[in-house]
Amino acid sequence: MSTADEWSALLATDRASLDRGGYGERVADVLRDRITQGVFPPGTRLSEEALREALGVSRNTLREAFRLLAHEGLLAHEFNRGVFVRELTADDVRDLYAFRRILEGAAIRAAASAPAGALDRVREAVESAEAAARRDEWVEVGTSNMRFHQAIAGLANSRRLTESVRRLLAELRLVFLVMAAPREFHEPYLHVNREIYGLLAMGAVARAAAVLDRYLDRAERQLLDAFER
Amino acid sequence: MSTADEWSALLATDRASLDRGGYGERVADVLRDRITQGVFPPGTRLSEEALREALGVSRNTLREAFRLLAHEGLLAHEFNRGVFVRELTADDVRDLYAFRRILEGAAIRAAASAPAGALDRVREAVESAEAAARRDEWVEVGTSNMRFHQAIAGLANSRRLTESVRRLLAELRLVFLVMAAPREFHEPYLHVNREIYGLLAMGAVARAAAVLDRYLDRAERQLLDAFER
DNA sequence: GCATATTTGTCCGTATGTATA
DNA sequence: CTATACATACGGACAAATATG
Repeated sequence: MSTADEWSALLATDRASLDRGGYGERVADVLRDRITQGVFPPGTRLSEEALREALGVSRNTLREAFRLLAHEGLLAHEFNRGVFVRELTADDVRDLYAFRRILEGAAIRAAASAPAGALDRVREAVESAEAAARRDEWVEVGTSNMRFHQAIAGLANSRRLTESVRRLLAELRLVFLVMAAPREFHEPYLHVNREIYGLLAMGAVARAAAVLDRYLDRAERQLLDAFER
Repeated sequence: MSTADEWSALLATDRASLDRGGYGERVADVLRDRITQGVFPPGTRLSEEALREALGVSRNTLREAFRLLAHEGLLAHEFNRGVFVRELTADDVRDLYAFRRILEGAAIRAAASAPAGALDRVREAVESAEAAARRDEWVEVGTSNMRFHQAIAGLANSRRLTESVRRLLAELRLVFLVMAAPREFHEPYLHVNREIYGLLAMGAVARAAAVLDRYLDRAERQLLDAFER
């Protein structure tokens, strides 16, 4: 994969979605989609010249997009060598889940003093995941599951905590690419998420936090097992 | 302040320090120093043209430095208007301290399973702050105090938690600029930091965490008081 | 409200240095 | 070691948005 034409095919997109903010952000949006969909697998080197031609933007604009995605942890920038789709290790998985326990745990324990409507977004995420499951759209289930955990983070009512969780979940999408069977991975959590919401709705914060902890332990173990192979 | 000459005077620096990494990072280092020293106070607009000439770099390189500092939260980028030194509000102070309680609290409670040498770095930060105080260098005391809290974060042995605290403390430096008297602000914490280290060294993790919490409450209140005026 | 000047956003050509086959 | 490919950085250009009178 080296010519601009070959890259073009992978980047075909509706230009309609490219109409807000600076060019850099729009280009980053396109690349982010391709990366989280696995079109550019971890380790892939993103050639400036080929992508520039394929996307029809200048190097400056493309480099801005690279910088945005590098900041999100999706790309790794190696000086004088180029930009690569980030490859996460088993240690990264352990670190991500240790951090998730801290952040999501703190957020859910603050549920009693959550801002109005924050719990509604948790419920909406649960319902949207269940709806996607009924339609057999398991990638969409995964996306809704991310929304669920983002909503949990929102209970803390802290802009910086919410943003940290957002970045954390973005990195996790790189890890999920190793899971070959999205249905088997995501399906069991539909019920767990519903249970956590139910406990929160009745004010059983401590029990909800305990269920969340068990969920994180289990997901981490599953991912580490997948990394073994 | 509009001509390049006027900016040049504020940017005078030893070029010797400008010899690692990409140009963008070196330019960012210079600007970061000036911002945290208060040379460019919050709200200042950083003109591309003036800075480009003063620093002797191209616009592309300067814009790269802007992006790096915007990621760190030190600059705010307003589309088609330019970049400004970030102005933090009282709400930001509350959010920063709420987040500090979560992150530093989680880190200090993990002190029992901290990696080898992590506690030594806490002690080193305490001692370096005390040494700076004996020399009456109160800005340096503030820097060492940051090192102390960074070392506390290191007890958690999580790359991502450490990085989050690093960014959090960088933003806090913008807030500290409102404190007119650095000595009165930093001096009381010398003893508190020594006390926290002592408790950690004897394994009294819970008590150390409690002292840290009281420290954070007090610092937050002081800063919010300063914001009132 | 309008016209002008300034500044940013974007693109391009080119020179230089660095990594790799 | 040489050659090639590529990233870094510069400077100029023009369009678009903003600020200024």
